[in-house]
Amino acid sequence: MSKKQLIMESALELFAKQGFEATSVQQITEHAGISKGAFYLSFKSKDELIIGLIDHFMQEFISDIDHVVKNHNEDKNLLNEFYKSAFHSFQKHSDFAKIFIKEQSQTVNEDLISKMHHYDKQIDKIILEMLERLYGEEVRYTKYDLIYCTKGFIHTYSHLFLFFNVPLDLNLLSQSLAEKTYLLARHSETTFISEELYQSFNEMPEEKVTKEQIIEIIEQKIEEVDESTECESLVLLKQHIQEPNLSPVIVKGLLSNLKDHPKCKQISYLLRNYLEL
Amino acid sequence: MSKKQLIMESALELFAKQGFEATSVQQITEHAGISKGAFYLSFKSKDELIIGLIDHFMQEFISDIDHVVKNHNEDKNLLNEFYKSAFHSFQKHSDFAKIFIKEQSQTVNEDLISKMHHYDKQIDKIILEMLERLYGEEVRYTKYDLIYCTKGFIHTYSHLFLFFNVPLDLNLLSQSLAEKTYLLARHSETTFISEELYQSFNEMPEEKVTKEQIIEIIEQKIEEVDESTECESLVLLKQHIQEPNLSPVIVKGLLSNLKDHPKCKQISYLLRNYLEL
DNA sequence: TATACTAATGACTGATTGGTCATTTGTCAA
DNA sequence: TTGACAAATGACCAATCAGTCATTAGTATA
Repeated sequence: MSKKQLIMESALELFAKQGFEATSVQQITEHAGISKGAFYLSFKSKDELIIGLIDHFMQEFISDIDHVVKNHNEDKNLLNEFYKSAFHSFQKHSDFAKIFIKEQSQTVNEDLISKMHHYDKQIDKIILEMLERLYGEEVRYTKYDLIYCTKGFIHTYSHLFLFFNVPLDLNLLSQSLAEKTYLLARHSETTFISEELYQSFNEMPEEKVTKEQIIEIIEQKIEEVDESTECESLVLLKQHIQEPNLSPVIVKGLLSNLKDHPKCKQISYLLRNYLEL
Repeated sequence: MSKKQLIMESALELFAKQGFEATSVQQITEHAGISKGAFYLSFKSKDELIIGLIDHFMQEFISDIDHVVKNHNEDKNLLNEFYKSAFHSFQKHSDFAKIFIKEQSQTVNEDLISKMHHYDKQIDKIILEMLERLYGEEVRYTKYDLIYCTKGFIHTYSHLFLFFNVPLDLNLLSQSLAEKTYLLARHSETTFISEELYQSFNEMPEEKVTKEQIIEIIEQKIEEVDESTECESLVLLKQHIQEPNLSPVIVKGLLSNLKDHPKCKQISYLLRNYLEL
């Protein structure tokens, strides 16, 4: 085994047990039986290591489930096989699965967040393809909700064997979830995640709106809006963007003024992201 | 506001943004505008702080949803109101919700894990009560699965407004999830989480099996089992428990010998927990 | 054996960590 | 004004962190 692989395996185990932040490079090298210097011959930094781990396993995971969806011909069993493949991967690489689930939501490193996002989007795409193939027009309005339900199922049930390590019958589990997914696809009628809403989630991260763009949109809205409260709030916020001069609580209040006005919802959302509130 | 509250609010914000491990006491005190010493007048340690936060908010969250379930009389709307209450709490205390979701799976502190477990069990109890009241005998065999589906829904959809902070219509979301839960309760027929399985998850943490108990059970199994592979594996494992002398990979192999034998499944599971594999 | 090269080491750096404690500051009543 | 007490400080501690680099060990060619 290459030194790089050795380090990755040791790190995987420790990250799964203690978390990324709580694991030191020292611990990893001790566990791998190498010196600290040797670590930095294989990885430029601790961050590069976790990114390497995530790339390695996510690519495998995604190509696995993609293969199942693309190559399985019997529609009748596709859902079942999909879940089986997903859980099988999670069980096989349970240490990685733990890291993935834990580090998914909140992580300091900026690159990691967008990386996670990227892979999450790919998973969505595969699930979407599967749902469209199986149910077509029938799930036209509910398919985005079904994506989230499917991911929710996988997440919650993964906990069982990842964090309790009880031996489970993954075939039965997959069958049970396939039935649930089928039921929702066939009978669910309420749409919560519309196509527009779904797009708005998934376009956001790349946007990285600049100050100039924000100001331009604000000026545009000021022209559009008639109500004095909303208009004055926009003027003050524009000044604050150009040269920060308002306390957080005031900014928050001004944003509250906007959040319910139909024409200002979007700018309120953009500002909140831009100002990281 | 008391100093203790001030610290808790500052910490909440920073923990949500960076995570518990990645946030230092220094950062918290700077953010709160107090000295480092003052922090330790209110909290014995950083760990005590996070436990305090979790207790504070979880007690509120649980009593909120419990109140909804116990006091809402129109069964027709109960599911809807339940989800509304849960999401409302998550939105109101979004910083805490982020911490809860993130720190739920993996955390170093031993007390925190059992605390999280304890609250998770309480949530399960409330959901179970609701499901039994609404569907009674109809969900006799599927109710434990429904608990996990419900929690999965809440988890996945929470992500949307917690980590993308897109403004969402929580009423519509609750309605949509109520419909899904209803569909699953009415039509789902496959049971994955049986009552026995569910109990086995929730009894485990308190057990804390001792070395003596483990050895007793092993000796018992050795008598019971006829096959030489299983028997010899048990003998070696027993010696290893009494005085560790085998490498991890060998122990793993021995456990593999046991895991498929019907009479050895339980001991294999106990040993894996005891040895923290 | 001598030379040239890479692989690997671990002592080291400067920064930061959670936590302590002698000292200072602020606030009372006398 | 004094003295007593609590509240608050921040310099300080040992431990640990991520990361560096002069040095050594190991290996292959000549």
